[in-house]
Amino acid sequence: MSVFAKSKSSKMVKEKSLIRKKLNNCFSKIFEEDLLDEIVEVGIFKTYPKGDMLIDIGDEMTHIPLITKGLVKINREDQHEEEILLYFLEQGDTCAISFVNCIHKSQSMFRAVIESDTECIMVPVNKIEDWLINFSSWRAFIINSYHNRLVEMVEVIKSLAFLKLDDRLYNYLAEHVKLMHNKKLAITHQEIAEDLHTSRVVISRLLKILEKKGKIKLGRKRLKIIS
DNA sequence: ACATTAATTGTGT
DNA sequence: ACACAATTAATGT
Repeated sequence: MSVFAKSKSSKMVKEKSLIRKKLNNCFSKIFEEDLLDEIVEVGIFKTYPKGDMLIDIGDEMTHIPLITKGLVKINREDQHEEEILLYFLEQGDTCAISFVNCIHKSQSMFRAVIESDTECIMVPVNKIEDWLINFSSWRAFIINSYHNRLVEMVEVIKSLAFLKLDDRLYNYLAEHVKLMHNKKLAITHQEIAEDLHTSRVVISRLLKILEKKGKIKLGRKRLKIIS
């Protein structure tokens, strides 16, 4: 081991052991040992600050992210350049839809924006298919991921089709509390309005009503959910 | 510390 | 939906 270890730069070794650590944290229960080794071998560790665009519509995919920390918002643009919120990715997730894009070498249909500071391990596309064939845990992970995304999108459709805006707003807030693991949200009325496809004024009014009912507490650029 | 400006939120029509 | 008022945060002097 000593001969090979010395031939690598210490920076490289550090990066690999960092990836190993992050993997053990989030994915060790999911992947078998051999696969973990391969991910450490080819993976690149990356961090992104809030607001960064990870993938834009039309981008060609070169890597798949395995999220180890943070929150990524996935949305799709409609004909009138308005965005529709589809779902969020968090720790232990991956961008499932991007697999199809990778395998078909096609462009992304979706946009991925960093919602809160995010860490991930980037895996090059060319490995994806190999692993599908060679590792059952990888196959299960991908299929599971697809399933979860589908379930989440059905929820979005249900809420769009059947719920009034005030209920959608409350669901949105509850969802955020869960994802952020925090009852205090740092978000503006404008941002909520964009995610829910309405105007800021409407959101302000509904939030005010929720506050009067004692369900939330309003502040500038932040709000606290009480129940 | 104060004034100026920009951003965010509140409300009436 | 629009216009505008009020409030708060950010920045410069």
